[in-house]
Amino acid sequence: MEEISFAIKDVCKKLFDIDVEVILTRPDEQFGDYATNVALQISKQLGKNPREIAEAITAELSHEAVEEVGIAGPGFINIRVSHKTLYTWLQKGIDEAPNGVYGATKLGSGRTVICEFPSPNMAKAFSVGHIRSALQGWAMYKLMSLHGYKVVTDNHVGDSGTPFGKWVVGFLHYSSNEQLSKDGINELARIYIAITADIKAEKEAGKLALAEEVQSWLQKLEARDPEAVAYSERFNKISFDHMHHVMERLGISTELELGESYYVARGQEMTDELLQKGIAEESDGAIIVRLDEKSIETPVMLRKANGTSLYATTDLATIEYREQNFHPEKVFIHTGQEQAFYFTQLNALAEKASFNPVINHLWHGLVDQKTEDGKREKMSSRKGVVLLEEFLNHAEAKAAEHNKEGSEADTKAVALGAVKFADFTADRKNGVLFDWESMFSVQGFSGPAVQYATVRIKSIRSKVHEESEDVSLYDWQDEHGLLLSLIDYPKLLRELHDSYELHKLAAYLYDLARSFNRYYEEHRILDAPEPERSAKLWLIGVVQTVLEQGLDLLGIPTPERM
RNA sequence: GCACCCUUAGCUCAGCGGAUUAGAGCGUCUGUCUUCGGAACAGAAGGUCGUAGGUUCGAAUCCUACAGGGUGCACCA
Repeated sequence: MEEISFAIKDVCKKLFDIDVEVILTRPDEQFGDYATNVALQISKQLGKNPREIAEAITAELSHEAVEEVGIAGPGFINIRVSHKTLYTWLQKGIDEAPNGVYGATKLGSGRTVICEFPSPNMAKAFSVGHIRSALQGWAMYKLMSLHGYKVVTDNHVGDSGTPFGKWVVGFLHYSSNEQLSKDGINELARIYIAITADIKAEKEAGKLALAEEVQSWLQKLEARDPEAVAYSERFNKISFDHMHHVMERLGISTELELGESYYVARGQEMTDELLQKGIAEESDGAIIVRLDEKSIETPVMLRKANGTSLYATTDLATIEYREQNFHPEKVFIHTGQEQAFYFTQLNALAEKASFNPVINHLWHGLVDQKTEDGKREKMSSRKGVVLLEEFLNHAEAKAAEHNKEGSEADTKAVALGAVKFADFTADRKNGVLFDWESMFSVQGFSGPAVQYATVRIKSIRSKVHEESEDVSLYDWQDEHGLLLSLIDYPKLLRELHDSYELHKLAAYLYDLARSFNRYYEEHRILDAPEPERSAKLWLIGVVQTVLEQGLDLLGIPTPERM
């Protein structure tokens, strides 16, 4: 493919003495396999009619891969490539792939990035609101690994700060040892919702008693008061066990799990250091760093007036820890969009503290739900969230309804396919609509639709036992479209390396699955004469590989049967 | 008030290095069909791409203004 770009580039140089980058796009099928608009691009500086330029270029262009060339509209150059050339390109792409993984690159060799996910707040219930950072983060980890990076995964759990204080106060006021032992994580979630609501009500009434009690427990914890530490460890244990359980069901894990509490002490030290250097300053009893010179009006706060730490305090220490231990080129952090401003502050703070501002905050839209009257609104913990566990149970029940042939493991794979794929069907920045009706779709643009295509291919290939024959004489006419799609795969992964737009992978996979289904309707495979049969089996094998790998990048397993 | 994100078919969304007739899925309607796995395939209906300007040979795509929705703007995370 690149060879054609270069050939056209050379022609432009030769005819017009002009250097242009020739980009080949994939036009509508009827126009050709590849197209370029160079003639339109350069027509202005040449002062010539673009069609004339296009004609001159096509007259001069000769390359063995170009079978047919045409000019359309105002001056597009459309190119058709022979079937066999496409086969050669695909075969070459596969043969030259690093570690034998088609689409992989070595872009990241010798380089390190950190992927931070799912980083839930341990005091809140692990709800569907957390699923996005978990899924997006895992996919980024997979993608960057495929490009040869050393990827450090870190679950930066929220196990410190104000929520901890809320937990203790909530427990003392509304709960008991018996209830906590009995209901575990659900009791903790209930406590947190209750105390949060009461603090809000109290504030509206102009009082602060509960809020102050919360802060005093927080102070005790940071001072390592034994009673406070005991509470913290007890609650954390319950919450951590639950989180690990859910992560296991989701099929994700992280190498590190250094929560905020790990960084509190060092963060406080660093705050003092910044104070001494004059970078931080006191304001209304709190310690802040002004970011005006970075065009950020709101200062970032490192210590509250009561002496306790904040998010920024622990995050600053986290930045130091990571720089010292891993020297990451980038740190990908997945949270909801509400934290977008904070992370611009944090990068600015990092620079002022002489660290590299390496954080790439890949924020996502929030999870909405439908109200009873069909309106769309934010899912809030006040009105009750949907627990991730409950969500997964529901997905599995739906998958089981459709599963006629597969095992229990296959049912789980399909459930994950539905749930995870749905998170990649639109741009990450869009909100997603949580809807019990449509979220577990197994039809149309969905994970199970892609899984189904791979399962069909597996089934066909499992019936073949003989060695494949030499396919060098095959013409590849029927496979033209599939070959083009498969050749696009490495280009797509290369693009995602820079854009992080994982929804494009989901779209690609679905499109490939559709193409395969159409192909499968029209052409017999097992009954075909040789060498056609071997050729077709090889090709659907490549389709299967790409589909399975692509799904794996999105964290989706492929069932054996379904 | 300021900043960021968003507004495309009834619904959920692609498309935005400007370019040939704006695409999917769901839903609706109609076909294929005793299948190398029908969780399939083919087709129909459905859109003046929020509004108004601007740049251009050409704008859903770029620029400006406005309207509507979301998010954020120091002692929360």
